[in-house]
Amino acid sequence: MRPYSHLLVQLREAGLRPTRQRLALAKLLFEGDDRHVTAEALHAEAQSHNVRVSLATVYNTLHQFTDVGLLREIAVDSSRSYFDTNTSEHHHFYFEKSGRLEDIAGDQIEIGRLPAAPTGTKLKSVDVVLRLQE
Amino acid sequence: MRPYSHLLVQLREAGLRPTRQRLALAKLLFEGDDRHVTAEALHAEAQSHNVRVSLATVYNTLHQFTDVGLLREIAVDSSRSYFDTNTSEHHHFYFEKSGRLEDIAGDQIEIGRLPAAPTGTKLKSVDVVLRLQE
DNA sequence: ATAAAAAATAGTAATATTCTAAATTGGCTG
DNA sequence: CAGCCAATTTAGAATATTACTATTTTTTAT
Repeated sequence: MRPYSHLLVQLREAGLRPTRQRLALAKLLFEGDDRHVTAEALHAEAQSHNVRVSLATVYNTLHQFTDVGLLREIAVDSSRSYFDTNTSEHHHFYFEKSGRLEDIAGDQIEIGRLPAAPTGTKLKSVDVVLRLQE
Repeated sequence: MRPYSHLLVQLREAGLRPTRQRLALAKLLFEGDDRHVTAEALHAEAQSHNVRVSLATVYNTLHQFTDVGLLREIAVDSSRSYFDTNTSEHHHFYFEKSGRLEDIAGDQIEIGRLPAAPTGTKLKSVDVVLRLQE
């Protein structure tokens, strides 16, 4: 029984080479509960687990994982970018003061009607953020 | 008939002193059609109109205008921040490749149900972004 | 197993935004 | 009008993210 072989398979199937860095970051991201993570925070976490990986690679990896659907990027704040390991359809509360994100289950928000995507474009996602004042 | 007195009044009523910089930026922002603007773009526009104002002040002013409801900030991209002079209830298409924003009239999207804001918080806005692939 | 080709990593530069502290401005009081 | 006070502006530092590119690693073909 090889450890983390499922992560390895997941990466391969997504067309990403399972490099040492990607496997280590995938392990940190996907073992355990869903989470919202910033690049800086993941980099620090990697350091503390003695995973040698540059900040540039952490950014690259987070974006690549997002491109292949392993992560979802949440834009809420121009000064910070969050990545969500929960890729199922759902939305977010954003606590503006503390900068914290909280999931809202997909069925908690019903969107009755959507405009068609302009010609020549494809709808990639519908992002709903409820901004909160504390 | 004093020019721009309405802008002056608007600023005073919002509790912002109508300084030279704020008035000049308000004139650029609110005379003419609704628009989506970045801080850098507004700063460049000010320069080209011979308005002397620092980039820091442009950022400050955009955020202050947002706080008092004269603008709305649209978070779509971690590397760029947009401010919308249209403060009525509406949503946005975001063209990921080109970075362009387009308004969606409020009545084009119906939101059937919303979760209650967590205790101790107040719902400030409901932001819906439809991300498009070109 | 080796050489060539392709992909990924990491260091650094570039860009965008926020923060901080000092200087300036504007309004108010006497 | 002079002087004071608070708000505002500013330059520059700090932070976060993206872009660029040389080097390293991995894969492929032989």
